[in-house]
Amino acid sequence: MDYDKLAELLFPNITKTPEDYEALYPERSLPEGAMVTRMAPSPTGFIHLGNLYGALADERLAHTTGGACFLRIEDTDDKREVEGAVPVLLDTLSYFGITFDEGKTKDGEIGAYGPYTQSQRAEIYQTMVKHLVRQGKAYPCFMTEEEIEEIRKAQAEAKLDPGIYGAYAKHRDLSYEEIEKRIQNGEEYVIRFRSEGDPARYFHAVDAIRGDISMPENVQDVVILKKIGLPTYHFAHVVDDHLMRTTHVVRGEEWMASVPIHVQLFDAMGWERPIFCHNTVLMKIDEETNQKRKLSKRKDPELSLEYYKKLGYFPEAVREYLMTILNSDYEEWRLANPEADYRDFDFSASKMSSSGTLFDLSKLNDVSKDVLAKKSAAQILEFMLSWAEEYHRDIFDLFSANKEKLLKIFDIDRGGEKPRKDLIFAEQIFGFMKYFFDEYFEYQDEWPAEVSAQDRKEILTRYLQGYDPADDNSAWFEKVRAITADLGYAVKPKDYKKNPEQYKGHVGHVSTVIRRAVTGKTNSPDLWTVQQIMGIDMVRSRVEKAMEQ
RNA sequence: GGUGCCUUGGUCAAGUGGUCAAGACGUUAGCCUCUCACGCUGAAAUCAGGGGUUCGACUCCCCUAGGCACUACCA
Repeated sequence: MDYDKLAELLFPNITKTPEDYEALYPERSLPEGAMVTRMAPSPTGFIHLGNLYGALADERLAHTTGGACFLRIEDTDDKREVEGAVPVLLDTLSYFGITFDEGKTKDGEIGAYGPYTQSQRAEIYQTMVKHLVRQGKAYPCFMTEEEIEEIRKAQAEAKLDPGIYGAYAKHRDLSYEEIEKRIQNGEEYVIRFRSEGDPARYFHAVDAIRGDISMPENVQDVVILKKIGLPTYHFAHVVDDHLMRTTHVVRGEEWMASVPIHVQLFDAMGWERPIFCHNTVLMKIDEETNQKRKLSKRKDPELSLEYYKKLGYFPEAVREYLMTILNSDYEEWRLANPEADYRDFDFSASKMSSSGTLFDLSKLNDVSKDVLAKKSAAQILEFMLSWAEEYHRDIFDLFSANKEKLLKIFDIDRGGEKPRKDLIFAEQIFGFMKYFFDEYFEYQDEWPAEVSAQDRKEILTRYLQGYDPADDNSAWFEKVRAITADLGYAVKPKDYKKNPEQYKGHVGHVSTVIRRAVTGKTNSPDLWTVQQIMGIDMVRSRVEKAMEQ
């Protein structure tokens, strides 16, 4: 067989050679140890937590080593592509703080290793495939889907490995004339790699997360170029990551099983293999089966990044959480360096986990509380405003008209040594403080059981008579104490606990009555401060309203 | 079925032959306290199972079990 002739028959229009592209995309001049990473999503319109998890790893690895991180769009599958998915992807990633040095951006494409969209790289792939054909390492295959299906069935029955390999690779050794004839007949074909792999032989590859990985060589004659003239993932990955000079391929562990194919392809092209970084899939406990399982986009709304945006999680909180599961010692580092920029953390692939990580919402919430506790009232307000603008127009209008008041509300117990940690995400925050606004006020809790209805009215009546917004915190509380004692309740809770039979209840119960009247809830931040912010009119009307109950 | 990866408390995990097996979340008992939150002091809870190697194994080897992934002209 004259492979040169075959190559010309198959790719008459390809005139470039691999060397041309080598020259066009020279090796990067980067400092020693610098990593070049990439995020390579398909534009399916769905970006999830796992994508962000990987993207953050890519970004950190590149930027802590002085390297580069780029975004490549893997759109070789025309069936899966969703219109407008790329801008959404870019927006979402930048919302969560991920930016790229190269590749697709809002303002078009940047970087010297483009195009960064695979559908625009057809000529490059075809040049490489032609090169393989010329060397006898790839060949056209005319098998129809039906034929392949039959082979698969037969293999299943005989309990053999499925796929096109060995004797099943029927078109592996077609003659030139046969190929020419079929093409002239208009038969469609794909290009398969001619595997010389031996499953008895094992190869070794480097995985920065898992260490040395060793697997049997690939025997399958995998498709490298599809009927439509675009490559499969396998070939596109090899060509792109070589030409874009990627040093570290960070991807999900579902790719590990294809490493034999990739290694074979890199070797066949005579290219150096990148270092792989196979990270774990995010899992959750299934409510029905109580078993660990992969987070699914159909069943689990919390997999979607949109879910967190909508609930109003601070992007920084999501990032902090992801960092804690990405590098096992991040949490301790953060504890020791509460104010440090996360970029100062010494991120490394070897500290990434190789076992499945369970997504833990309560941990996310805890991390979020810590993040928000460090924010200023102004920052909280700003975020709430942008969240409401997108998701809750009514709240946005309310907040826009009450900025001064909101700043005071968000400032309660903020700053200082022991800030409150009860703010988690926007929706929760709103529910937490909406009683400050009559439009959203509601009684969320019941009256304390320890206080009779009669006493309750007495407490509220006296409270209203005595209430003076000019009182300072201690003067105000002295009045509450006076009512407490008058009505036969213990002024000190400890006294009540020691001799419960001597009292009806204690000052806590009495103030809970007032708190519930004013806020609709049995717990809240310091009541005196709350009332200072509300103003006398609101306090008065709330207490009056409560007395009617 | 085959191939590969993974396996320390409920969860995330440190650990690399000798530790009373870190820490965090969660749970929980208290303290502080007008409620809540914060903070503080405690508690319960882990090396999947079985064989080796070794004076000694969470750490090394083998087997078993379980979980996960892949097994497309999808990525």
